[in-house]
Amino acid sequence: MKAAASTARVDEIVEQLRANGGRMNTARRALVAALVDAGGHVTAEDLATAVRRTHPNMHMATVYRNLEALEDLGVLTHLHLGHTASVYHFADDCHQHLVCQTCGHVVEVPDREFDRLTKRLGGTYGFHLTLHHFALMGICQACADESGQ
Amino acid sequence: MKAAASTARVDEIVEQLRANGGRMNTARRALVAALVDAGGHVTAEDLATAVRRTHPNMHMATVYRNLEALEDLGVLTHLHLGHTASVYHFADDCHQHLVCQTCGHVVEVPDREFDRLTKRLGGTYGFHLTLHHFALMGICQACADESGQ
DNA sequence: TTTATTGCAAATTATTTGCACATCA
DNA sequence: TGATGTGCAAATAATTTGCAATAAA
Repeated sequence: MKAAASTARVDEIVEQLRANGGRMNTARRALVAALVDAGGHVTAEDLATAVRRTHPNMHMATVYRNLEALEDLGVLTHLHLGHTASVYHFADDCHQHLVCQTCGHVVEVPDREFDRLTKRLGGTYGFHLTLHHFALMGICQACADESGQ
Repeated sequence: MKAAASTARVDEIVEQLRANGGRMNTARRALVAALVDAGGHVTAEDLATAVRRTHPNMHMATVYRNLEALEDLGVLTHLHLGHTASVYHFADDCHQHLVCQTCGHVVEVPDREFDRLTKRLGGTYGFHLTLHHFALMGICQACADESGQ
């Protein structure tokens, strides 16, 4: 069983929407709550499924439009873990994602691991890395071990 | 005007296809020639357009099926420069791609720049990076300068 | 009442797949 | 002849968009 969404966090986000000329309704509140409950790394589809438990008519278009509104507000960002659907998470929870090509396992890595690379690419190529938006691919230890034998 | 495809290279690839039970026909030969002419970093659409100059009925499905055959053969690989269509290039021409989020400019970087990062992620997280398949995003110098003023 | 939001259907983009027909070996 | 390849149409998958109906302020 998932813990009930932190009402405080939900209210905070709702307040931001309202401050920007947005309105509040059950659909939107349910979606924000589902998002807070999930705690990040959810797909639009995941969210729709969660929200539909209490709000069966929630349409994908509505999910996407709300996610977009929250991204515009700077509350959310989305990123790509591979060829499949985007995942959304809170903008203040920033880290890199390493995705195993074989099993799909996601390793989270603090940004600091990329500092040196970022500096080098900036210096040598004048290119300012923006990590986060696409994951880095590779093979996780477990899959490497398995195929290595 | 583009230089005529190196016949030698085309023949070499055709030979590989044939050695693997593949057959040859004008459509396929034209596609391989277009690929060699382009020299890499082409989308399936680009190729279709090029091939249609001499082979107007070339269908996208045929392009994709041929590209797939060439990937299976290890001649080609495809990679993602962003949200848009995949680009294909010869498998023996390996390097990293940095894509500017603002202008789309692509900077090519030798793999060696990533050696240290690869080693660190391997050691610390047991994750074996496979670069190449997805580009790294960021901002190029020109766009940084422009927005910086 | 005015403007934002929803729900539904239809459009989009990049690929993929089923199928009958054509064709290379 | 027989397996492979082609062209076309239809199917996917993840989003996006137009629009009329609905509801928040």
